[in-house]
Amino acid sequence: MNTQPASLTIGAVAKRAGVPIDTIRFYEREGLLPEPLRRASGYRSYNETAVARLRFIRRAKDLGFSLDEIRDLLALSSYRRGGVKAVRKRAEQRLASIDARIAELMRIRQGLEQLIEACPGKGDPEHCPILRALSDEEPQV
Amino acid sequence: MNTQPASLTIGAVAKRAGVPIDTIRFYEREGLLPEPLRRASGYRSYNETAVARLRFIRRAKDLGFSLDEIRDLLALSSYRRGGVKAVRKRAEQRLASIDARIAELMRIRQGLEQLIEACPGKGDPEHCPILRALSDEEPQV
DNA sequence: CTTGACTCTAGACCTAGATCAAGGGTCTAG
DNA sequence: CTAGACCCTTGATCTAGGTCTAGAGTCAAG
Repeated sequence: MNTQPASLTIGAVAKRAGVPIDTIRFYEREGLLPEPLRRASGYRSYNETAVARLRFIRRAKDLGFSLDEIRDLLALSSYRRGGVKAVRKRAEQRLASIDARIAELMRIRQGLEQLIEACPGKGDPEHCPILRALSDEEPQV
Repeated sequence: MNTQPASLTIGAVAKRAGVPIDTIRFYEREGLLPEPLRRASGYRSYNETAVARLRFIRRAKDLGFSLDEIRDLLALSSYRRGGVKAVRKRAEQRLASIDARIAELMRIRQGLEQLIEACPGKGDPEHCPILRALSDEEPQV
């Protein structure tokens, strides 16, 4: 509803986007945000678009995208037609890597749980299955 | 079966434990491995205990323990009686944090999957639910 | 004895994603 | 005009867990 190119300072943008000032400058260096206009004094001068972009970055980060991947998404999303397919593909890849990570954690969880179940929680370290499993003299090679 | 204190070079230990040489020296600096004996030449001189300890570290790492936690486990495991309870507690804490991480990933997965399902994979970026969700003009505050 | 593989130390460098400090200029309310 | 808040740049620092380099010394086979 509000699209006039108001002039926001970096502090105002930070507050609106919920991101620290340092992080905004960091994203600019990293190419995630375009270089903003400057006032005569050298102050960065932003509009609402920058705020939206920062929110986009924050949400993508929450979904587990790396900054590299986000840079990629941002580029794709501006292809206007044609980018959508690629964006969906990135999302699918992200989903697959999340699934892989979950599976890995489940496997680890499984091993750990078995050890805990087998451990009496007292007695000699020699008989503690957790310590024994970790030490495991002769591993399969 | 083989417990004589043979004198192993760092390279031999590295090979037997499946760990890079640099990493062994790094663990020594970090207090995960005791300082080994030295030959007259200054070469580190190890026995099988060091190999076992490195394997312990490797397995614990595979279970998702941080080096800090492993340092802790190693200290506990040598308490001989009494440490076992604490070891089990650490394992339970580890399990809980793995569960938390899995739950978080499931939540993220869920959000991502919904977006993908809603995305036709073509058309205008304006209508791509993935991009729309990431941009989401007015977030709940 | 020579050669090549191995080891030593100190310290720099790497990823990812920021975060902070120093030293200085700018803006605005009063 | 001044005080305090805000902004600028450059470059250092942090976490975690290593990895690599340079330059020098050592070991063992032939």
